[in-house]
Amino acid sequence: MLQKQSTIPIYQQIIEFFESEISSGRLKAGERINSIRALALQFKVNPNTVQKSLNELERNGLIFTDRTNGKFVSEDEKIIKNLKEKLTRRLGRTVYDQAKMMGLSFDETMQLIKEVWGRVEDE
Amino acid sequence: MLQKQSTIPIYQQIIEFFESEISSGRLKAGERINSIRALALQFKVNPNTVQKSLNELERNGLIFTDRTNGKFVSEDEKIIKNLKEKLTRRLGRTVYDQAKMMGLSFDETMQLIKEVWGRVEDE
DNA sequence: TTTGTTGTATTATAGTGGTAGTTCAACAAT
DNA sequence: ATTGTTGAACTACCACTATAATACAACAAA
Repeated sequence: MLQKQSTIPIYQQIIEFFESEISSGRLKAGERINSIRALALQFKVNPNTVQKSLNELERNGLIFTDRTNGKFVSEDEKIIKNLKEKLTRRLGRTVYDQAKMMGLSFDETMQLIKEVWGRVEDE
Repeated sequence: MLQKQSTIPIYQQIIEFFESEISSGRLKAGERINSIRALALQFKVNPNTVQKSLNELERNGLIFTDRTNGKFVSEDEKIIKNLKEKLTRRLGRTVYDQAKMMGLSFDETMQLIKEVWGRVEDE
């Protein structure tokens, strides 16, 4: 799941993991998140690293804490909707910027996407 | 150009910059690259950081050094072609993985790409 | 009451990224 | 011969990331 040798900090990867889990609906509003210690075991990282990630998610309103009980996904649907829009915009921007950098036209980019889906969905 | 507060190391961003310059043909085979000190001024970073990036590009065969004269883009067209294919595959993979993570379907992804191009090209 | 689980906090340590500053060798141009 | 430019190498320093190892408070369940 996490790439430990990546230049992207692990705590950042964990944040992005939960953002996509929440954005995609795999983690639903109000749902309990595994404990910090349990997540540390799952991810094979230090509990402190997980704690740092969850703290930032909480600062952004995506999760909240019930002391001695655990952490939970926010029940504010507006926040989740905003998150989804933010991630979608970011993906669009990334594709556009990367394609431009590499000198790919709109048509070439569309063709690339089609090919990738075709190739992968066949497996 | 470079994002200094990004989690992606500056030396890595410089590598990716030159990879797209070469891949897109903006930097042509055999063309001379600005000196380390000049690039450090352009990018507003330390010469050591530029040197680290160019060293890695040289290890990968994309550039070569003419001591006391400067560094040059490789003249091996096959290497450049391989680079272009590598970057294209990587972009395709990134889009696919990100879309899947966010729960976007093929059609939704295609629609997103269309919208981004439509929005940006209007500016 | 005791045990276990929860989040929270602290200290110490190691590795990496980046900057700053300097030095050296090779070569061209003057 | 002197000057300037090139890549290369080195030390020192600081910030950030991550781990390791604890410790503590709050609460539930036995």
